[in-house]
Amino acid sequence: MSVTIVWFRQDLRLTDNPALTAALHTDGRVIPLFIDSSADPLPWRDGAASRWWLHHSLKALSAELARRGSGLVIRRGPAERALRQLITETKADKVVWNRLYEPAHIARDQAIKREFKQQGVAVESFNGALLHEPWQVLNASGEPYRVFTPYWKALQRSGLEFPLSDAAATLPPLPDTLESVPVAELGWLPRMAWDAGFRPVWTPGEAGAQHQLERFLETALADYTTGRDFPDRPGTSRLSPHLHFGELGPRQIAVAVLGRMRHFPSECPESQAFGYLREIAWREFAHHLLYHFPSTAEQPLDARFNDFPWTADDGPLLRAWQTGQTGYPWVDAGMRELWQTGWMHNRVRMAVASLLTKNLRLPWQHGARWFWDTLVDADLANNSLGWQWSAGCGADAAPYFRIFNPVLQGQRFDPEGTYLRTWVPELNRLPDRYLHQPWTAPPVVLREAGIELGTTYPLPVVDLKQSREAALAAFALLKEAN
DNA sequence: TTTTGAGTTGTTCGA
DNA sequence: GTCGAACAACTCAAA
Repeated sequence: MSVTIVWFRQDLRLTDNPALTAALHTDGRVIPLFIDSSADPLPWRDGAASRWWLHHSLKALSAELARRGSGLVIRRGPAERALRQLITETKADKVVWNRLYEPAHIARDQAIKREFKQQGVAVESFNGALLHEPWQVLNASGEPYRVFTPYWKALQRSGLEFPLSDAAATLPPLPDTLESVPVAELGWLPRMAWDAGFRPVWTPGEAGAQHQLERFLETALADYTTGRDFPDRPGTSRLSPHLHFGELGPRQIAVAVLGRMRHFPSECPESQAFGYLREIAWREFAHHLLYHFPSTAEQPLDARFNDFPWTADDGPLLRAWQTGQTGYPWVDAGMRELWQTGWMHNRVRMAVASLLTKNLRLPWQHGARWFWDTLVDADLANNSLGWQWSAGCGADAAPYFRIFNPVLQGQRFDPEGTYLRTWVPELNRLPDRYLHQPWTAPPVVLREAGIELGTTYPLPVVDLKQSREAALAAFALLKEAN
């Protein structure tokens, strides 16, 4: 009888999981495996928020597998050693997995594949994370795309819909002698209870992902292109962490969204369906870029930026930004939302990134590292693209003169201050007109609101106008030098 | 090969 | 208050 190991990584779901589906077609034993491979020498190990998510997602996956007659074997790495061990124990003749796209993961997985194949163990990998593989979408010259819009057009031409496979109702039982590390022993939960704000807003795991998708389709998709800009509304999908851990795949999303568009055209106009799928395409584009330009997690794609005059390392400014104490309420609200919930609304991410890279002129890598550790949706491809786009040094980057003004953005996208008051409660009693710029409020208004600037809430750490001009000058310098 | 059109998300200034 | 232009060229993609 054949024995197939299904190595779960960022594909923590049973529905439309190509590797699992392939294993179940062998009609032999199937051993679902997860490896804590933090012993592998990989850069970009899961940050604290990601580990929190992973803990809960693994518990969910494990329970779901058990409910279907199987279970999840959890081992500690290095991955190759753990796999080899399990192959020996179970006499497995095949290992399957869904592919990862971080450069270091690709290298590791290829080495493992080579090694096992030499030893006569079949290895097969699948696409469970993307609509199309990064090497499949190329321009007419056979080169990767560097601009989003033509990429998006090419993606639509290639097709957004694929047949999905259902989750198996039952799975073959696990041999009962297999050892497994309990999830709790992996030590991924925080020792201090900083996750109090995470628990009410997230449900890691496949069921949570499906639930969130349905909620999004029913409540937000119809008005997506407008609603997604207002952080106090549930206008975005909030599927990013589910997507990162593969509790839901983009193909499932495309089928669901296009299906809804066809069946309920009045509730889901084409403009809204494609407006959302376009964002899924951004995720796809990010993976495309990281695959073809693997150094972009660390280095600017635009080499001119190697000479950009960033501000000399400034601990206090960076810390003010990280802790939401910049004195710009819109930015501080975002940074605190991030710290408390592991997530930040996209509209606000752009503003905090703009302040860090343009006004404070701190290297975008500082921001990328902070996001990496604090976001539950931390994803190397998306994070790298986002930060390089914001800093202006990436593919299809924001024009250098696009410098967000946190006051204007706040007034435009949170005019009544609902979002702001949630995350910066010390400004609660300030009238709306001063909320996004408390330093302009007359002293008597501040006093009545119980605010003492510099004490109960910081004064701005940087002057917007001056720092904007300095940033533009720095860009001019860059242009001159090249 | 050459040419042409276009490029996520903004701000400021002056009329 | 509203509106259009300026902010820079440059590279990418495709005809």
